[in-house]
Amino acid sequence: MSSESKSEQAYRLIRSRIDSGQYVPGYRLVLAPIAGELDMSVVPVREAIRRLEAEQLVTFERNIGAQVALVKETEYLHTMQTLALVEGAATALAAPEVSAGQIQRAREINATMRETLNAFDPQRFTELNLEFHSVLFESCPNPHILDLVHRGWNRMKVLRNSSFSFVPGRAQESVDEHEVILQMIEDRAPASEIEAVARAHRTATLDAVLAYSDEHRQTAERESVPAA
Amino acid sequence: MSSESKSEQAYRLIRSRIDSGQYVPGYRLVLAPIAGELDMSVVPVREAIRRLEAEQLVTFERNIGAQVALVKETEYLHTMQTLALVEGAATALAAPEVSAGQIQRAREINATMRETLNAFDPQRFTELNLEFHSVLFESCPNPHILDLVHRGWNRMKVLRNSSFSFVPGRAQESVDEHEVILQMIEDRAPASEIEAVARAHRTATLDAVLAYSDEHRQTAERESVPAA
DNA sequence: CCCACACAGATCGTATATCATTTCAGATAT
DNA sequence: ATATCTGAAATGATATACGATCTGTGTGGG
Repeated sequence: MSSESKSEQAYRLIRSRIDSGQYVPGYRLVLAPIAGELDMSVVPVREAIRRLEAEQLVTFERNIGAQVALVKETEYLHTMQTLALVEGAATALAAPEVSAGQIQRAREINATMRETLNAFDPQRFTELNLEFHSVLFESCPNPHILDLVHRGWNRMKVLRNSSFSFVPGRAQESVDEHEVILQMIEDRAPASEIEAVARAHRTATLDAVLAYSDEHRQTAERESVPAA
Repeated sequence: MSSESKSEQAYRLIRSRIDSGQYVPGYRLVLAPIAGELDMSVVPVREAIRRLEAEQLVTFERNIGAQVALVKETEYLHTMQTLALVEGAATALAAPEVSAGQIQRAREINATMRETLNAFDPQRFTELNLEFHSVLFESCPNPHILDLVHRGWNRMKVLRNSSFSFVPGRAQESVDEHEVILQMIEDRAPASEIEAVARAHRTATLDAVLAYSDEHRQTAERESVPAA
């Protein structure tokens, strides 16, 4: 029959809609309509929402329901900080396992990113950025840390779409830093150094976004959605 | 009525049984009996199990069911490594927020631990150890990282009870290192240094356990439960 | 004019029932 | 004797139904 369970279907649908921004932060996820749309009962939808809750993509209150997680600036900061931590560690742990072919592939992606710089296509740039880093951290031998990296990136997808914009100046720097990281991995630099650089790479993005958003405080509110 | 939902009750019951070792790794969690025992239907139990799955305390296969997660030595290594990472970061981030009173409290706990050394009560020592570190990382301003620390410790509880024993020699070193960490926090040492020391403190425990388990390979198998 | 209470609608929480899948035992054939 | 097939029992997955809880609104009294 169907290769996947209904809970899984529901999860994927809701998830994709959150990722795509169709369900904006604060959107109330009501069981019945979603179940109706997928032509199933509310039970699998419930499970899907609980899963999303565990991943912190939605918040849930008893007898009230679920809504897509609201995103404050501090939330963005915390998520980025966490991602910097786990991705830095994952990249360092993966470094010894990364093959010459993978480095080659990462270089190609980075080259494409460099080309994209002029086109100013933030969406595409972000995709490539994930691809690039994926090549570097997917070899991480610690599945727990790798899982945390994935969760962090997933969370970032939502945050990005919701309110935090792309910082123009940062892209160029980012591409340059990528090359530095690649070089260190090739040179088999000590894990602690790779970790530090990889973490700083992400922290720098965080700082850039915060600085940028400070400058444009008048246009973008601190919270994407009012608290109540 | 009841202050908590049935899913919550089921979650707590199963969780406590896993923590206490009543449900050993590999134990099959069958819905119906658990539901019967708690005098509820299987639906809330399902949700509870899905939650435990998200926390990686149980593994789940479709149409097969759930069982308490099996623990291999590599699993222990990965969990410890992850905990070292996030706890180190949490401790460093929390350090500036830690008050003199909290340091005082931590010192007292550490003193108690020192007393416990002679009594050889691993259970109690582990409890105090968690208490000590809790004081240091609970002030972490980043809730995501703090959450990861909690998850890591919860996971450790299970692993500890299941198959990995206490390493006698390590305890003494551990208390000494605690004092070093306290001193650094008091001195407002740079975050990066505190992070490094806190991480090394946990990594050292990991190494000690691995070395110990290598020595005693003949008595303790690598996997606590056969794969199939 | 404002506040409190009550009622109604919406929504979640759980139980029960039915369907689907897996597993295992026993039988049968090679 | 072993391998394979078959069917029944166990178990999970989902649907439906009902009860519980919350939220908002309107009405009555102060």
